[in-house]
Amino acid sequence: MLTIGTLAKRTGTKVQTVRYYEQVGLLPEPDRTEGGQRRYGDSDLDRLAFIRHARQLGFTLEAIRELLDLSDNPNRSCEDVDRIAHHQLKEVEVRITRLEALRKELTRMLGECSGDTVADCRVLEVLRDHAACLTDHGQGA
Amino acid sequence: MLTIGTLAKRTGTKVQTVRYYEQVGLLPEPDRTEGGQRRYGDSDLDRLAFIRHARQLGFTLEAIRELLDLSDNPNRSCEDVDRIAHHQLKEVEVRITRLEALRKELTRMLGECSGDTVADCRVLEVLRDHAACLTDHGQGA
DNA sequence: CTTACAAGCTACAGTCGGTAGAGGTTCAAG
DNA sequence: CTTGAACCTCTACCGACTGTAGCTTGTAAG
Repeated sequence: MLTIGTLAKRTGTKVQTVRYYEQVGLLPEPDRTEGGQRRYGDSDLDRLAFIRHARQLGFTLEAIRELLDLSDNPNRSCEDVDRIAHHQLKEVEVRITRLEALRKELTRMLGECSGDTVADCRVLEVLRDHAACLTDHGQGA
Repeated sequence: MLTIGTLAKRTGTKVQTVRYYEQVGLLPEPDRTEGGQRRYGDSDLDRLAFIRHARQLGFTLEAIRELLDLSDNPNRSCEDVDRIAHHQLKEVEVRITRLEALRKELTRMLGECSGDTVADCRVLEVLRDHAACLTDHGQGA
């Protein structure tokens, strides 16, 4: 039987986060000691490791909830798993594209800075005037 | 004199967001009509455009606050502006690196999926077992 | 057996950057 | 004068945690 602290340490999670996952229903309510402290088994460890790994890959908790559901039904087709992972991949690719546009614009801005006073700072100028900006960047970051 | 709606439309901002920027001190408190409605001038338009543009480039509101401060003191050296922009560039680059690792891992995971049942789904397997994962991905997304 | 103290507990507030809604008021056109 | 779109304030909510306050429990040493 593991304490919450041990579980957290083994999965690289904070204790509060473990409790948070329980609160939002990603982890089942564990057994408790007489005094009310949580005690976990190996299945909890596996489940939490799964969650953490999926989080590191950028899946939302909602997606992880779905993946865990699917994982609990081994007979179903893995189509849904594929769909979720593909969706995640697409999201990642969109974000990369967007960030690369930002990198380009920031680099250009910085490259053109004379290093003089704020009055003729190229960076501020670009920020002030969108027309001076080459990138057609959309919304969000 | 512009209404908040007009200001919002011209800068591609939501009305609530304009009020939010005022609340957090990024926009000054504007004049009001007798009835209490906000009325803006061109300087507000410029300032809001600056904010929106910087947001599109991924700057935090805190960084934007600093940039606006610097922008108001044209005699200062633009070193600080440079520093902020460089910091932002670095952040963007870190995020790109990270997302590219994720893309790689997700692609690999998906490429290896047999398309069969959940029981032997490669995607879930990778999520279950970090050792099956090539990428040394850190934390966050 | 007692004491000390790390680690656990609950409950709630805060983070970031907005967004949404309720319920009421004002402005401008017809 | 009436209509109705746009405005107002206030409050709560999103995701995914993180931090704090104030208290209780578990365990190891003396």
